[in-house]
Formats: sequence, structure tokens, C-alpha cells
Amino acid sequence: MNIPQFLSNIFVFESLTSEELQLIETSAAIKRVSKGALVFSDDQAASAFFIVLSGRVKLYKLSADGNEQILHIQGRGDLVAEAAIFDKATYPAFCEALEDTELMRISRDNFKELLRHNPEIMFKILNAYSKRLRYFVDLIENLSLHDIKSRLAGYLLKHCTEEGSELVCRLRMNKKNLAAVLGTIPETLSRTLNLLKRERVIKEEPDHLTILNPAKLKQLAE
Amino acid sequence: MNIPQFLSNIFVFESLTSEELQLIETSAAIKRVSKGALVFSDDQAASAFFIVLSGRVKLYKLSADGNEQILHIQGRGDLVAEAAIFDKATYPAFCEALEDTELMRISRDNFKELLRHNPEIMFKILNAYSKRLRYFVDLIENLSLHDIKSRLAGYLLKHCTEEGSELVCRLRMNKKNLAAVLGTIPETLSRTLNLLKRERVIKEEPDHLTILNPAKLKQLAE
DNA sequence: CGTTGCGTTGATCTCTATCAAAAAAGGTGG
DNA sequence: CCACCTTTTTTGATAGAGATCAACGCAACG
Repeated sequence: MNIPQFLSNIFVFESLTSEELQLIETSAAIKRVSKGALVFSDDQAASAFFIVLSGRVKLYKLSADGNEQILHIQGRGDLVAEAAIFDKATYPAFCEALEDTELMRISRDNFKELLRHNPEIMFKILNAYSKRLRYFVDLIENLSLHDIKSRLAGYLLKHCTEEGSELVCRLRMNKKNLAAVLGTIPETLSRTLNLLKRERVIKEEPDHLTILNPAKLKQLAE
Repeated sequence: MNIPQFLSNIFVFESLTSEELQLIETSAAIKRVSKGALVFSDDQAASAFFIVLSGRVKLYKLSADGNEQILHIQGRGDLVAEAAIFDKATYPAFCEALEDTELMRISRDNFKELLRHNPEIMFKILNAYSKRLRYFVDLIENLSLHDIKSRLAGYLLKHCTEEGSELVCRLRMNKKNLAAVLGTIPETLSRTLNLLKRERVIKEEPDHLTILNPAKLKQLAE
């Protein structure tokens, strides 16, 4: 892969010159992880953050009895563990590869130095942080104020795409993970999907869900 | 109040010169709200953010049937609605005064201009954002993976102080609000406090809670 | 083919919300 | 200081959402 070329396409770095991109590349390391591998652990000491080059990772918390809540899923171009740059130097959650994934590891100190000379990058980081904050506010609202049927409806709406005349949702993860994204367990997800199928709101096909009644789905999601 | 003096004590502004502080003051307005008054609404258009000068406000979401989840409570020196500076220009939640409160309203555009000339402020903002992100991650973890007894235990531990030989927790808000902080309702909070009282973990006194068994409380909070 | 992991289904149980009402605490004005 | 009214908090009874536990079907895979 042409790394500088790739980096220049990432929102956070798009204002940098090719010399600066080169600089990032030399101070960064590529980390390759296979599907299912742990990238870092909750509370682990952190001296770097990551950018996803390819693949996807999930960031999640575990309860004492092994339940999982996924905080978010990051793909190509996304920052991972960026909270470890400016706040205390520990990772805020577990991070595991959902697929074979390539990450660029960027050292905290190098990056801060880069920022000092390129303050305009900070605006981009601030923008990314703001989006992340809003995403978390939505998640909190969902977990606290909506039931699972409503959360699932919201998720399907947010992740569906038009394909021809149909509205379909490709999950791109197994149902155990989808359950953990929604803050529930696979059994409950399975039953809730059944509810929606019985009400003819969605139809499940081998590799995707088809949304039969978007209006109803919107109403459920409120 | 001597505003520039006050501002210079706020973390975000502590590196500014008195001329710059003066500049902020002239471009900012003081907003006074009485206890119970709404400062702004969820999704309302936002062209400014706020700094709390005195008093406290709560930021919260409401469900369709009127349930409330408090996202956080901000006091003297804290930023409010800072996500509206860099991301889309709407307020991310409702904001209501818990007490008579003075806020400084800082226009988004003026502030951005200030940042351009004082990039070091951005580090402070980034730091504040990082802390907020971690706080939200904790809240998500709590709501999703801990039951109410555990959330209450965690809250009490986090907010208690040593007074003489005793560990006490002064709530500084009514129980309806505490319930909304914990993601529950007053009835359930009342019952959960009873549980802890019956187990001799805490004792309730007219104006505060005394923690009788911190070890047990820690164990409950995990 | 056995094994292993994933997804579904069924039965059950537990936590927490809801609804209703009583009790306690806080003003307010005479 | 007391009677009155409002708001907050507590208590009780009930219902419901979702977790847990156990079992089974099913596909992938060595």
C-alpha cells in the first residue's frame, strides 16, 4: 500500500503536505491482526493510538459475568483510542478485530509534536471528537430510554441502503456482535427479529435483511 | 464579579494573557437563569456554547413517555454544549438549571477565531473532550452492564468525601435527579437505598448519607 | 463423520417500571 | 407558630421486559 497516499485521504490528515505525511509514516508502525485477535485491553497502558488502514475492529466493555457491550465499530480511516492521546494514558475499552485488520500505530508523543506544528489538524480531531461525543449521547439515550425493539429498528434504519427498489440492511457481523452493539444478548435479538418478521416489517434472507415497511420501522424507532 | 480574573482560573483559558481574556469577555454575554429554568433544548439550533460561572446545570435526554436520563451535571468552570462548537450546530440535549445559575455565553464563531490565534487552548479543549468521552464510556458501561444497586454503589463511592473519621456523601440534588443520573426512577432509587441501609452499608441522615462499610460498597460497585 | 461455534426456541426467573396511595418534607400566608 | 397546600419521597401491589439456563438444529471444517 502507498501509505502517504492513503493517509492523505483520511479526513484528519488531508491538509498535510507530502513531507508531513512522510513524517507520520516514518514515526508510525503497521500492526496486522487476524480476525478475533485482541488489539488492546481495557485499562492497559497506552502510549499510542491507531488508525484503521483496512478491516474493522470493535471497541467494547465486559461485565464481571462476561456480558459484552460494544461501544463502537471502527473501519478504514477511523481513529481508534484517540482518547488516550490527550487524557490519561490508558485504553478506554477492549479492542478486537472483527476481520483481518491492518492498523497504523501512531505514537502519542510523535503525534502531539506533529500537532504543535500543524494546529489545523486539531480542528479535525476536535471535529472527530465531537462526532464521537454525539454518537455516545445517542447510545446512552438508546440504552436508557428505548427498549430493544426500538433500538433494533433504529439500527436497521441507520444501516440500510437502497438496492434497486428495495431497502436492505447487510449486517456485516454475526448476531452475537449485533446483540452486543444493541446492548442485549443473542437470544433476545433473535426473538426481537422474529417480532419484526411476524409484523411483516422486515424479511430475513440468507445474507441480508429486507425492510418491507420503512414507515413502521421509523415509527418504532421514534 | 471580575470576569477576566475568573476566566483565567478556568482550565481552558489559563494560558491566556489578560488582553485575550478581555477579548473573550467583550465578545461574550452573561446569561442568568433561575433554578428550574431551561437553558436550551435538545436539537435546538446552536450558535454558542457556555461556561458555568456559578451554580449548576443538568444535561439530559427525555424519552417519548417523559422519562429522563441525565447525561452529566456541570458546575463552576465547566464547559456546556462544547460539542456544538466543532460538529453540527445543534444542542445535543436539554439543559436545565439545578440552582440559580450564571452562564457565560460564548459565540461559536468568536471562539473559533480565538482558537486560531491561540492553538494551545485547543489542547485544553481536547483534554476536556477526552475526559468527557471517558465519562460517557463509563456511563454506557454502567447502564448496560451493571444493575442499579451497583450503579448506586459506584456513585456513592465516587462522590463521597472524608469528614473527620467518617465517609459521607452529600447528594446536592433531590432524589428525582439522582434517579435520573443513575438511569432509573425515584421509586427504584428509594428501594435500592433501603437495601443498602438494611445491609448496614450506608446510613441516611437529614442532609447526607454516611458510608458505614466502604469495602462492601466497593465490592458492590465492582 | 464427530466436533465446534452460531443461532434459535422454550421455560423460567429476576429485576425494574408502572400505577396508586400514603407519608414526609417544604414552603406560604395569616 | 400554626394550618394549609404543594412537592418530594416512600411504600405496596402488579406487570412486563429482558436475562438466564438448557436443549436442539445446523452449518462449517478438520
